[in-house]
Amino acid sequence: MELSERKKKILKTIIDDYISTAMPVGSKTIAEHMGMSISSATIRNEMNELESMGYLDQPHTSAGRIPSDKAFRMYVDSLMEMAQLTPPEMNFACDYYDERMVQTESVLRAAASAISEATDYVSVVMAPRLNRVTVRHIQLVPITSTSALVVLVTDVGIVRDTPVSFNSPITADQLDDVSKNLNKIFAGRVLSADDLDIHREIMQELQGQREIFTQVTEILRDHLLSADSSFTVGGTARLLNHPEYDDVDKARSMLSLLDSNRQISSVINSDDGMEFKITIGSENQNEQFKDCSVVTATYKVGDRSEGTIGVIGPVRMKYDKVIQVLSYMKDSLAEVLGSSGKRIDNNVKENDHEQEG
Amino acid sequence: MELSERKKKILKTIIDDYISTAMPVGSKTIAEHMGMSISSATIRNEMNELESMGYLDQPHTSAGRIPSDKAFRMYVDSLMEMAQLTPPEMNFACDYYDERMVQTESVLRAAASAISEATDYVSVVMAPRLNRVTVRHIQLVPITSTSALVVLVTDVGIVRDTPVSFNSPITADQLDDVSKNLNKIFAGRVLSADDLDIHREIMQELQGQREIFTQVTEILRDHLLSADSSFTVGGTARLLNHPEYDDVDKARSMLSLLDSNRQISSVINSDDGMEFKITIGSENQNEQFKDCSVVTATYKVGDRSEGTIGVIGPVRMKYDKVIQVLSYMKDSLAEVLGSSGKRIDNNVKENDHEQEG
DNA sequence: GTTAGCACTCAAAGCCCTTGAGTGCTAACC
DNA sequence: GGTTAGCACTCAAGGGCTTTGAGTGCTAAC
Repeated sequence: MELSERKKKILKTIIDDYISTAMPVGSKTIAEHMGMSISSATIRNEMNELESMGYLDQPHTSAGRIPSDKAFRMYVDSLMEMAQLTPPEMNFACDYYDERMVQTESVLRAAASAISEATDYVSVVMAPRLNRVTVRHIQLVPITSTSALVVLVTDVGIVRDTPVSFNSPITADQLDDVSKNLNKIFAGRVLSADDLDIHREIMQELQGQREIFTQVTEILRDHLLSADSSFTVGGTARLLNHPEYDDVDKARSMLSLLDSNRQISSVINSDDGMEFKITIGSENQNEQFKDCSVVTATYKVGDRSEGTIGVIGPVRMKYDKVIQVLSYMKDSLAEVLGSSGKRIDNNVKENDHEQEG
Repeated sequence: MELSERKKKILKTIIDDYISTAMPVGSKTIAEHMGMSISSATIRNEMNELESMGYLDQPHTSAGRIPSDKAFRMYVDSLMEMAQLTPPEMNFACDYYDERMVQTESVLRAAASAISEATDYVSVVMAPRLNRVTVRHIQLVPITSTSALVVLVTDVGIVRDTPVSFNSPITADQLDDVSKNLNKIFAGRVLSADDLDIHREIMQELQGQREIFTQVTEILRDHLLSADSSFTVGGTARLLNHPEYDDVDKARSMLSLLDSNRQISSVINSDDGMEFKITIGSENQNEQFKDCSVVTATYKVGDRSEGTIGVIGPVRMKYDKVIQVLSYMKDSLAEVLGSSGKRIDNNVKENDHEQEG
């Protein structure tokens, strides 16, 4: 059933008020906020209907009304007004990046801090999934005589380190040889599970390096198949800035929930590549987050690799602000993580030709 | 003035009780805990004297006594009994390390989690300072045509990545050459500020690579001079497990304090290489931590590189348990971070000879 | 359909009293 | 002289009671 315009306006006023005060909203307050064009008695009648329709809850008889999850759903779907961030506000992220951040992990941490700072909610930033990206460079760096660091650089500028260890000692020169061979095979190739199988045949031609090759292939496979890729959680302390967590027990259980990676990834993982995804309270599959809302956005690095950023907060969330910030941050992340990749696009192609010819 | 044995025993009983209950301790409770060998009235007399000597505080007339910072100082200095961790307890750290942790940062994060889990306090783990360690390997890995990753591996097995960017484009082959030259010069050398100046002369002989050499030298310098090295804070959520932070305002201010790296390093940085350092409440220079105690321990990686681990908690802290855990963790860290280095000691020497001959 | 008026509800806050843990003091005891 | 029992005193915490006031639903009039 469609709501009348007036009901919508009242509902929006209630939600706006509740979002900013966290207190049940009474009919008189609404009348004032709506410019006294209608009396509080009329609003009471309307609220009564809104309550029976499931949009409002009443904590107790003599309290005002609280918007239900259903009301928030309608709010974000159609009532909410979106504004753009003003230019000064858009600088919030700049303070967090510094010139040394080539490694993905530091960028992600910086992004998490920036999002938390800007929204005052807990932020989650997932690393970009290495899907259909091109390997630009692979280098094995010796750590000990039987272990090395596999440094993987993609065309979108993402750097990943992974250690490997070997059964028998290997010298630095040997590793260098292996690196060269690895580059011949993988550089310029698209990372996908199928490709790795094809290259496995090539490996068999190589004498004595098969063990290492297999291991490196496994690492690449891990990286590109890691659906539950690593993520960074920021600003957990900000939980206490919201009256929902004035109760220490609630705060404690929420904080320890946020300490558990498994719990968080169950809430964040959105396979569908929607630009924004808003999950409100009871809509969360995970029972423990039923008092929370989760807003996530998908960012792209170089048109192929995708990652997720998001915010976890109370249902009474400043959805408009959060979406603005996430919207700005996903572009910002795409730029910071992807810029290096774009800059060398030509260069990569040249290398491809050299290696393929 | 020296305390009588009985006063010491009473004081110890009070502190032990207060540590476990967080409640003011009354004379009757103490009499029970001491086996009723003396009456509560006698204990009251003794407590009265202890209070006038500054070892006890009384929140209000009709409450029990609370040990002062001075009392805790005496407690950790002479009253406290130290027990060893039982073998099952010593396994707590093992669950946190996994075989892939060659990179220092992941090890430190794991250590922070382990310490927090074992002590139920907030933990701080500082990266080992690269002081007087030997460079085992330097590798430049191309990221873009004008930037690269400097991967530094030391003889104690510590790996550090730092990005550099160049003014003019450089090919992968050129970077490989530079890496080889860097290794010729630095591999096997001790990292110290003086040495870097000496090597600067050598660099001048090298044509065309001077810019890169200068930058890498600067990075090495940064790493070895970084007194305020990076650190990891873990288990901040555990703050709320202690009644000291039942007040949300206190919890909030403490949590945001722990979010500030600058504040934490002001409390943790201990230049003196003491094995353990305990700072109790008002002994903290930083006014904001005057209600906290900080226990730090110094761990060594390969007999040269030193790092710091520590715990931040309420003054009413289980100092014995904390010291046990830190003691175990510093050995554990030394082992995990240093094992790879030891394993290849011979190998390193061989390389040295090759490169020096 | 809207509004004013009124009776009703109920959490929150203030107040008072009781309770009980704990103290200090004193006088008796060993 | 140190130790102890006894007793008066203190005061935070908690229970119960009342007041307050924000907010509602209903009804009758506009």
